[in-house]
Amino acid sequence: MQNNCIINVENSINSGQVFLWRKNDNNWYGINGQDILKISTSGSVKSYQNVKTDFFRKKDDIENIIKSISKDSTTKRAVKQYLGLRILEQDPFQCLISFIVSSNSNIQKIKNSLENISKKFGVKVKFENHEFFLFPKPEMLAKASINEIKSCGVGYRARFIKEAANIIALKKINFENLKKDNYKNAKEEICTIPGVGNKVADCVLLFSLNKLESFPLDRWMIRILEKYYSEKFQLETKTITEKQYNILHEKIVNYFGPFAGYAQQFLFKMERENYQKKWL
DNA sequence: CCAAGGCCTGAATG
DNA sequence: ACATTCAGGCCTT
Repeated sequence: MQNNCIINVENSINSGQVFLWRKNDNNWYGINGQDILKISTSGSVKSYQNVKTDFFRKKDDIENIIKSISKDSTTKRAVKQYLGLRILEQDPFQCLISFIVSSNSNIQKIKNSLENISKKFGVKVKFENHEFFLFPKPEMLAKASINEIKSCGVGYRARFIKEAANIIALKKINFENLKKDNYKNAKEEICTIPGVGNKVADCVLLFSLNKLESFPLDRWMIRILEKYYSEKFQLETKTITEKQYNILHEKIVNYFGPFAGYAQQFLFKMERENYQKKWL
């Protein structure tokens, strides 16, 4: 057991993967679908529903992964600086809605919107003397009106949320199947959901569907690539079109390997911290 | 296939 | 104060 294996809860939660988390008395509490997770200072996980989860992906051979993604001085620095940062495995439906909401937004506002959605449509429960609202089930959001959803502050994304919820509620797309499927097929399917483009799809695949080669390319990652990897991944066009996104992703996986998503997470965390961006 | 513009909202910036 | 910009994109033209 080397210190590579120690999980840094704080850094993992504060890395733009999850939004419905808060700290009470030194414990982190987070909504994960129909469950609530409590992470104590020691890092032990307690589930409200008594469900076994691998929220911190202990199944991953993290030492091997870190070795695999440490291709250059930049990744090595990020990994060293934020050792203990993990990809989290979260509830897929909540993850999907979270990143639909995230588009053209920022962490503060995403958090607010999602809290509003939970309060309005989720079930209120008590856990260890604290009050929580579970994340609404797909059926609940599917039958809600656009205006009700809009009242949560999500603006034009409201119709995306409703339609996405409907697709999941009707089981037109089944997350368990996507988990078993390969990256390319799963992505193709999830991109048919309104409000889901390349970036949102990659977030959902990486953070909830076990696809560690997905590498979400948002404004920040593009900035990072231009800053540290301009020679390796030169961009052909000004805007990232779908074709360019795919070409870039292929180059990235060729370079960082099958766990490229972890590289993305370390780089993202490092750069956001450099710019002193606020988290939860 | 690519570029440009619009879109809700509210915190940050000038 | 008040206007304008901008933020972890997506969709349509």
